[in-house]
Amino acid sequence: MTTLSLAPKALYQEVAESLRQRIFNRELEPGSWIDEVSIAQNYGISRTPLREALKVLAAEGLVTMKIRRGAYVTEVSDKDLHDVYHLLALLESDAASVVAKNASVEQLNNLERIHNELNQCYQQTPVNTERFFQLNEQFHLELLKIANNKWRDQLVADLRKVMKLNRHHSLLKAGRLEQSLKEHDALMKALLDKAPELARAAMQTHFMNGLQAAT
Amino acid sequence: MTTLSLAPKALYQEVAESLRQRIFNRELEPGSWIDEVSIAQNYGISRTPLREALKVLAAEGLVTMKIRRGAYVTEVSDKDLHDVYHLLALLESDAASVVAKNASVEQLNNLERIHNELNQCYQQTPVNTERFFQLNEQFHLELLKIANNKWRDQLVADLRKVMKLNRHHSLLKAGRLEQSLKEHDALMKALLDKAPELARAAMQTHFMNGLQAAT
DNA sequence: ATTTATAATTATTGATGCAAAATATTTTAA
DNA sequence: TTAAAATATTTTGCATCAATAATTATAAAT
Repeated sequence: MTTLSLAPKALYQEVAESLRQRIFNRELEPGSWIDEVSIAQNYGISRTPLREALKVLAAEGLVTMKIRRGAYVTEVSDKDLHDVYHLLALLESDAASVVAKNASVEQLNNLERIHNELNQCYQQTPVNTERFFQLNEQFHLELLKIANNKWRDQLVADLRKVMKLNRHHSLLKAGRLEQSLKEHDALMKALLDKAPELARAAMQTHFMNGLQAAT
Repeated sequence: MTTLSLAPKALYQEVAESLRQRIFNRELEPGSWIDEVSIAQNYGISRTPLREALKVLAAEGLVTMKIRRGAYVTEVSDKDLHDVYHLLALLESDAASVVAKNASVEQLNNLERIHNELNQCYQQTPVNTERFFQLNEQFHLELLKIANNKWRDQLVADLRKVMKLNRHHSLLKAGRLEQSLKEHDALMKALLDKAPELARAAMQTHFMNGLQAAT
């Protein structure tokens, strides 16, 4: 008998992921000090891998290391939220233009499939918001994947983590779901028309409306 | 008597900075394995802070962690170089447009001062390329500072580090210095005219020509 | 009573040690 | 001679331990 381990992760990575969730869930509040000893005990591990995990989170911007004072959960101001959103809009709208320019028919079909699922999900009553969220994220991820720039993917992933530090979730606002779908429609159309600048503008609009709804 | 320590850094940060330089200098070659024990001995420290430093460098993209196999210096392909350059162009040209839109007269004066120094530096014979490099970077940093988005600053800083992994230095190509100055001229003019889209386009051109010279 | 200095406690930072896993080497068998 | 298996070595990953810096508490003095 062999031990099944398809994705063997180092302990510090598991811990980093767990801490991320606890930060997003506000179990660890922004601005609060992270007690290494108590958390290590909590997980039943030593402080060494925990400290390595904290270095990773610090590089992602989720925690802030203070010299000789340990780690603190990063506080995100309204300006930070705005600035990060601005960058996400910039990076993803550029991705949209790249996709409009270069994507194959097959790739566009894949994207459209997710887009259709998203529409179908919205038709259901009541709307499965959990699934809607998932599909929405999947759409954006697929677009990035087609744009084919792993460095951008990394930047976007990090920025999205910072966004999640904020409790505002724009898609939950009343009417935002439908509005969001319409924006996706416009984007999808621009992509299929292979119109880079239209696609860029559509994605930009999508994000700016999202920010509007979030603040 | 008090001990003077204006910038007290943790050991892992010092080590990270030192390793960065060794990587940029090709003392540690791309693709090569990083021997923790030998380097720790070399520095006269334990492996603990070294491992934390490696986690930081991994988050920056300079090294790649392989599970149960340690750290390797990241290899940057031609496509990587191209992709990273594309993102730098995108982020900095957006910064240029923001500056054109929002900068105060005083901020623009500061930027123009550096721009003039850069021009003067080029007039000297022989040209002090070291100083030219410095002033050039200073110009870009000042622009980012005025654009006032610390998250973008962080992204740009990380991407620039990755760029430095590559040995191509576009400014060293024959005729590139003069060309580069002309592009700065055009950019500066657009900024003073408060023309966001012109400024964006000028910066975009500046980067695309830089990439041309680098490859 | 308030401020300063000193002592004690607490927490971070760095070093050392050990076990598990992966790689390299040697031995054995076909 | 070559291939496979067993052994030895190397190296990572995690835990424990020690020391250094910082904060709080306490005491003394003005």
